[in-house]
Amino acid sequence: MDKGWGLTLASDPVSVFSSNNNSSSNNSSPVSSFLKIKRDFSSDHNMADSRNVHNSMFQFPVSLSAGKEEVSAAASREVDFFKEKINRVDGHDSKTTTVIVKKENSLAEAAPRSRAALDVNTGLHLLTANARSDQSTVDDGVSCEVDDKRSKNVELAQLQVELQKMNSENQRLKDMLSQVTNNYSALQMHFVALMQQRNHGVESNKEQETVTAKSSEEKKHEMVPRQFMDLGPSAETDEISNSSSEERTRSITPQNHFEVASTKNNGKLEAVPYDQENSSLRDGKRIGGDESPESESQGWNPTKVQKLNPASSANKAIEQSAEATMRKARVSVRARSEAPMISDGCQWRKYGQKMAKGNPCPRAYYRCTMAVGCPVRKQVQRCAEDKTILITTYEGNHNHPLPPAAMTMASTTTAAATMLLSGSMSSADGMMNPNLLARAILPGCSSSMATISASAPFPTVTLDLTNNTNPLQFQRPPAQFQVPFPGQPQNFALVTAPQLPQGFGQALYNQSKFSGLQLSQDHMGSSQLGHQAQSQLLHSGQQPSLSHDTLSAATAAITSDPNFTAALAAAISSIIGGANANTNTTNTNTNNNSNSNSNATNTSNRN
DNA sequence: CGCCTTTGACCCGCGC
DNA sequence: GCGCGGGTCAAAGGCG
Repeated sequence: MDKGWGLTLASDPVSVFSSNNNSSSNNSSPVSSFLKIKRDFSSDHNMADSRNVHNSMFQFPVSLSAGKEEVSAAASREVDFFKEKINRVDGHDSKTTTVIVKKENSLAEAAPRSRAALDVNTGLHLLTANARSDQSTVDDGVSCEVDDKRSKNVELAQLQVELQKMNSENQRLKDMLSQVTNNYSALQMHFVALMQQRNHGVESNKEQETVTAKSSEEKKHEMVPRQFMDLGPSAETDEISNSSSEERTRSITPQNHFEVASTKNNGKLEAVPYDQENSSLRDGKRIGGDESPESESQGWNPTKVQKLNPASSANKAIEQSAEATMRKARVSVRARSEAPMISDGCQWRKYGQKMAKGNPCPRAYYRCTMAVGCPVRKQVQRCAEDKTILITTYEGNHNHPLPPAAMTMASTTTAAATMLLSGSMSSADGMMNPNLLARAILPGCSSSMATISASAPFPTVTLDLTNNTNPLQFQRPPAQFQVPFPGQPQNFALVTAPQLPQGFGQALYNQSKFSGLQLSQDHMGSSQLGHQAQSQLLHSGQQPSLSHDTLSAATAAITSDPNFTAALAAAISSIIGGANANTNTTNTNTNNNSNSNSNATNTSNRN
């Protein structure tokens, strides 16, 4: 308590105040608590101090007044001192003493009489910086003492006023915070709506045959935003129920209802044109045939369950489908690194290595092991053209809390994937409109930072971090769109702005921590471990667990720095450099480095 | 002992 | 249908 009063103000001033307010009257309560704390904390010291002072200063009186008064007033030593002082000065008897005590009580005003009041006064007296000087003035006489007490009372009043001010200030801040949050949500939705509009015309004809054009349009309306923001299940569930119900209302035979709904769900969940759905279904088919759903410790193969139990555990299937979608979207980071693997703050377990065609360097497959069911995987491979370039491709979203160092990277990939999916989803041929995204997201950011590959089997966002240090650009396969890397500015900014400096700086020293930005999802993961329904959060403004300050700070950062992406990339590349150096010297970050080193060298081609 | 890497085998989709 | 390539599994072994 006593410690917290000053410190907790920053952490949770509102709660402190509010709790106090609730407990009693608004004004008095905080003050009283304050006084209480001070009293408790200081009473002993102060009293001891005062005693000491008095003892030292009034040795003579003490020795003289060794009478009964001193003994009778033993309950309150402070009183004794005053009495003695006064007696000594005035030379009166015990009656005078009592009168003086009453006077003190009156000065103390509301404070309970006798000891409490005295304690309060004494405490304040000694707590103030001037206490000692005050004490010294006591020597001069009673009048000084009284003045001091009056001033203390004034201080009390001032404290109360200040507390009131702080309360109101906190309230204002809270309001501002909520405003910022609302604005953020509105912006996000606006962006989604823009994308929707943009792609409606193209997409409408791609709708399923069983659904009318109109319904498909509406469906798209639903889908796009969700896709954009949603990676998780629960929201998906809601959506599905909604859409299915909608379908029912719309001239579709009952039999088709389920069919339509399910197909729609699939399509919706997959949400990515060009075969996101198909590919995931492929996976599901394959794995589903091999394994039982429960046996899936990895839990990242989404469609397996769906395939096996299409009707049952719809939510689960949906979740996993959504996961599949996200997983299919990839974020590739190209960075110059001598290290076998960039350290991104996560723990990875290597589960495979293969020789990829057209590249003498083996491709290593890693799985996130920070949580049991974490679906995130990554592939690490050196660039065939320039082996100093390390290509790390991320898939999926973490479903667990991440260390700060890992958050940046995770959020980067998530943001990019989300952006990618939303873009893919919204275009008929799977190609998002880069211009739209660019404009919508980060106007003015460098176009060479990121590329979006729509030609790849999986939609891939490539962050080329080799540009900073090397003008040579080893671009990805052809048919790429050069796009300013959007990565959902909100997400980016949200975490990035506040975290970037620390995260990146830390990374440089911690060697690893190729940080990225944290999507709400990750945050949420932190708040709710293993919770799959990240989408909900993403959905609703995305930062449920994200602190509002972070949000506002991020917003500020975004608005102030249109080239945020460029800065981010620069930071990342620098981190990678640092990480490389570090990893070369020390393999702190997980297994990976040394292992992958050996892998890279050893590897020969297994296939 | 538990975790991790290694690595051969396997599955799957796709193209021919 | 077959081969290829990408991706994953899982037993075996290593390491701290």
